[in-house]
Amino acid sequence: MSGERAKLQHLHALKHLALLGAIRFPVRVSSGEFAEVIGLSQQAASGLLLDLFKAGLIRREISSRKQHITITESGAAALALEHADLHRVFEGAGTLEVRGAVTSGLGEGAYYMGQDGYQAQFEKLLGTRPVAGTLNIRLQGAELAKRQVLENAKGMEVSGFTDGGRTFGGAKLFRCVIEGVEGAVVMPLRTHHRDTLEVISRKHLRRALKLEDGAKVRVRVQL
Amino acid sequence: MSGERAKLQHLHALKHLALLGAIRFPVRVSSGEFAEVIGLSQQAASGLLLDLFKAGLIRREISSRKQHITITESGAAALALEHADLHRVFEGAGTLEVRGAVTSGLGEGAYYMGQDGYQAQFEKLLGTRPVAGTLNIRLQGAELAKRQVLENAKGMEVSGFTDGGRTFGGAKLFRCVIEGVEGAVVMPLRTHHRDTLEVISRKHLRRALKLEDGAKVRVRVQL
DNA sequence: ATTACTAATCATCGAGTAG
DNA sequence: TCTACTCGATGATTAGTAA
Repeated sequence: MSGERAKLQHLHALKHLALLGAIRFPVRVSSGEFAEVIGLSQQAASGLLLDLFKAGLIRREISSRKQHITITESGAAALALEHADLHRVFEGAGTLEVRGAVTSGLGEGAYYMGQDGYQAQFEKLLGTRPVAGTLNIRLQGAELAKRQVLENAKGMEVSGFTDGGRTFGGAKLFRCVIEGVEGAVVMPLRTHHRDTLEVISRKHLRRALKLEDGAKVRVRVQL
Repeated sequence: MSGERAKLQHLHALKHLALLGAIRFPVRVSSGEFAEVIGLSQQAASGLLLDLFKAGLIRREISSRKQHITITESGAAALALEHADLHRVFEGAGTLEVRGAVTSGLGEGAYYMGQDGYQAQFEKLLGTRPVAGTLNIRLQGAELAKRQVLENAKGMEVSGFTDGGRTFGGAKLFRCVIEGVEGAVVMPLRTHHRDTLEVISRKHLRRALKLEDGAKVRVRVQL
């Protein structure tokens, strides 16, 4: 029931689950109901849901009655990729709008971004020297999927380096506009913060935009 | 090679052709090249392109050498529908941004829209009485596909009527914002102008926005 | 009610090859 | 070279049915 050819159907099924709301909250659907939605038999729909589960694209809470389905992060990412493709087709070269809430980092951002090894590269790539420190934006739900689009996209490359025995990893940079202010999204190649977006800028964003923790912001990222 | 199940593959193939630019201009691709793009054999790709052609989704100019492919209006519409679905998933309840150029109608707009049978309904649905007359916007290329999305969408219904032996057809209404001004898109149920969008508003748009023929405008339509 | 197994059916794919 | 046919293999879909 799985294979290379089924990927399209997986995406199609995910799309319909997403339209039912399964990205944001668990959705109660029987295999029979779902079968009608995607135009297959109950048996095929059941198998399809099994496939999606095995592929890690959905979560199921299944009782003897109907089942509750949620789309996983990797499922949402697959959909977001598809969305990005179609967006490119219709809206021209891509920008991606991500929404999230300002959050406090651990203060480590300033230390890392302040390193000359990074600053020199930023200046070369962006034309200006950003202030040391990053504005951290916490992403939730469907917005998380957009971050994955960035992970898959090619950005401006920032190389890693070592300084005084300490190693500093590589990163990718995407130009962005955050609440009308130009800046750049920094995506470390290795990070544990898969739910936050780090933004640097020539201005001190938190001060310039008067942002407090929890403030909602929009970031338009250029791909 | 055709059937109900192949629709997904058709869409997938159309997407890749669109990414190659085939919505806007003819693209030169051999079946072998296309095979690599979509991950199939040359034979399957050839059959797929035949399918798309038979289904009226693409146009082909085929010589003994490679072929030139363009996506048809109905092909673009299929993609736009898919895009609208995914847009709804990620950006919440739908708005659709359409771009086009201001064009002169035949002056008939003012006559039709001025009819009391229409004006009364507009006032009820929109809360205000729009000025008699419509701003016509000519659509091209990928934007045409978006109009088809509107044709398939449910809008506010305006009924037809007769007055003095003359019949006036029904229409659909979508709220919209055009260059920052609130208005509504009028979609006559029967029209020959499949490439123009008609916008009404409480203000005289052409005057208020200082629009001359050919001016590019953006319309954000609420679905 | 449900989910999901098995067997039979049928569509789709790739290889070979003709035009 | 290219497109696109036929055919055998593969794999997905359905019906019947168990749990």
